[in-house]
Amino acid sequence: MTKPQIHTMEELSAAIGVSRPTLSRYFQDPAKVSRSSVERIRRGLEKVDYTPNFFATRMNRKTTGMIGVIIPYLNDLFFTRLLESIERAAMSAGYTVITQCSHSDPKIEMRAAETFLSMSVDGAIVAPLGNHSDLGVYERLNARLPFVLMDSRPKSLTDVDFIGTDHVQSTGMITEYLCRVGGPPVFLAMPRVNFNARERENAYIAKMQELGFEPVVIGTEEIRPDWHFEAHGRAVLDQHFSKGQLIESSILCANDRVAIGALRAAAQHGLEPGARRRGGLRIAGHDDYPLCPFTTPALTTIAQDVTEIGQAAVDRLLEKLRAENTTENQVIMLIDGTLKIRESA
Amino acid sequence: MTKPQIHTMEELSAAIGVSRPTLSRYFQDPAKVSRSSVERIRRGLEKVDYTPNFFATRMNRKTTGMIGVIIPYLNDLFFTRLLESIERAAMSAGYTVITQCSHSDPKIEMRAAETFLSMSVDGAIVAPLGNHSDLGVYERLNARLPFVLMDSRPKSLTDVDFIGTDHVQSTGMITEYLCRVGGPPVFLAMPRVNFNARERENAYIAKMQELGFEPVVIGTEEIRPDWHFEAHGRAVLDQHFSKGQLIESSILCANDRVAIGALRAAAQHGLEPGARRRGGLRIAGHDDYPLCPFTTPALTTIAQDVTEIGQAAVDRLLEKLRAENTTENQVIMLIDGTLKIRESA
DNA sequence: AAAGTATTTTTACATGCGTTAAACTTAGAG
DNA sequence: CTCTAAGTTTAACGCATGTAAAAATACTTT
Repeated sequence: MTKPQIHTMEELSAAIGVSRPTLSRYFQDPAKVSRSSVERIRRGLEKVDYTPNFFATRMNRKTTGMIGVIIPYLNDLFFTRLLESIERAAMSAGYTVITQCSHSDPKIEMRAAETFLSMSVDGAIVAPLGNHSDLGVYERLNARLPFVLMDSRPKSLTDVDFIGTDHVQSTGMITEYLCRVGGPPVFLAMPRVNFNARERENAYIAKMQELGFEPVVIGTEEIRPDWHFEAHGRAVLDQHFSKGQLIESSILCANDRVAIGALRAAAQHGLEPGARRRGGLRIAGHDDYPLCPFTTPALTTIAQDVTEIGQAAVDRLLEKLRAENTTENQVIMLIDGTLKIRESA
Repeated sequence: MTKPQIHTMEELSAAIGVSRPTLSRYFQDPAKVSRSSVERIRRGLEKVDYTPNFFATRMNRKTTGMIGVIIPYLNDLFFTRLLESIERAAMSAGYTVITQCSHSDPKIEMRAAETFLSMSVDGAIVAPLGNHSDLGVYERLNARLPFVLMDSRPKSLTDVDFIGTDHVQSTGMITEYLCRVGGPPVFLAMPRVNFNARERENAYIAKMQELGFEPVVIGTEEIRPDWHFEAHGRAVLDQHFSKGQLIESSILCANDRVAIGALRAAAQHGLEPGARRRGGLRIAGHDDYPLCPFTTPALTTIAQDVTEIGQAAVDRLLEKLRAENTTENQVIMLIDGTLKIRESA
């Protein structure tokens, strides 16, 4: 199993008796080389240990076959599912995905963007940080690469493509559902780590007004924008429940992780949120976090179509990537959420 | 804000009046250039838009400043936490992490390894797939790079460094705890997606025998080795509970995600697992999944020191990386778990 | 001001492969 | 058996930077 190691194409050329340009063409696309040469090269490669140098190949091609992806936070199954979907879509299109996580730090996000530029990735997909991040990063990427934003949208960028869930539709739909089956819901906000936080909040308010109810938003005092969503949800509701407030309300949480914290607070106060009892406590979330079917009670929520979002982002990127220099208009694709009625509301 | 774009160092050299070799030295380490030149270059860079070409720089240096990391599965907060810990450790040591996910597919894992080799990363850290994967991949990486395995250990590799939790200690400790506070536990196995599955199972059996109890392992019939742990835990216990079995047992789950499914099955059967009642149902897990404090009841478990494992893996890698060609012995670092007593057991 | 040292510039070669043009083989058609 | 087209080899240049040696310059020190 100790095949001789070969480091350059030149050596390989000497070792198997095929010229270097032919090898070069072979590695780019075996179809560009005659049947007999392909056989000969293939047999030769079995006898030695050689892989083309990644940098040298990439440096000279016009296309690198890589697309860069930045996500803001790793420890959240929503983003990992999104990432998985992107990786699968990109892989099946023959691209290599380079992932960077900005760890909720604008400086890291910026550095990741620079890395992508210096690696001349063929395109980039970014799930942006929230208000903190400098929008210039996205504009810069957008100006220099095929570029798509995803998941969370800075509305002020009128030139950048976006793929994500239609929060007006999704949040509106579950708000309406809650109004119909129980009382008009209170909205438990999430820490404002990205643009979605506000967007969902506003979608809730708009729908409530449309239905003629008074919107009530809680959980916004703590402006500490960290990703400990469960702890946030639990803390906010614990405070209310301790004062005997909200114990018979419908509570719409800005996302499922907040809702999981909310369920916990309820349990600690001996409350049993549920869809069945008329007028009792109801808790609902947003996203369809993979754990929703396993909470007690199982969490009613709105599913974001993660697979579709990832696939659509890659599709759109590839489209831009192939249509060189075509001055196109901004594409904004908003994907509907799906109501998942379980037990909690 | 539309600075002129400059693509090569040569151009940059002309633009700001400093020779190319000096610029080259500057970009590698500003300290290698005189104070005055640094100032001059810095001012020049503010006026233009230039980033050194990633490939060209990497191609000629002996060191690329990159380390490759492969994890088997993305949608699991254990791995994302591990990854985060590695990224932080590597970043603070000045390295760039390139992450690849093998998506439980040995072929993808192998391709990722080849990518790392062709990119001449300075070192690689891999959390391996289970029995399915070809151990040759790890041997190959180990032979050609500073290399460390992590999380799950193929014992047959006697030449590869490993960092992970000491499952004999961790599983033993919680087994002992369960025996002490309740009845001797039954072990609810996890799908055998990696070597840890068996290792924990064996550690449980050994400890039970040591304590003079009869080990009982359930959940091994379904050999479908997928990552739907919660569904697995729920299905297995649902079967037992339906027959009235195990409803007053202590159940040690192979990991927290299985335990979350177990809690769900219990709730569906109207059972309330808990530490308080003598002789009642108890459920415990392993890993300290971030959601453990938020389940109902909060899950008693063993915490793996994820931060420490990631840091240690990077430390060990850097150590090997700096000590060139030193023929060293295999290093195996097993880190203790910590008992987290909550409500469920 | 002269001598000595620290930096920088010049010059030239190296990295591993993409790419092109011209010369050369080979196989199939007539 | 000659002609032709397809494919291959040879030869040479390019990519954007690293790196090393020698020459030139700037800065200190006495």
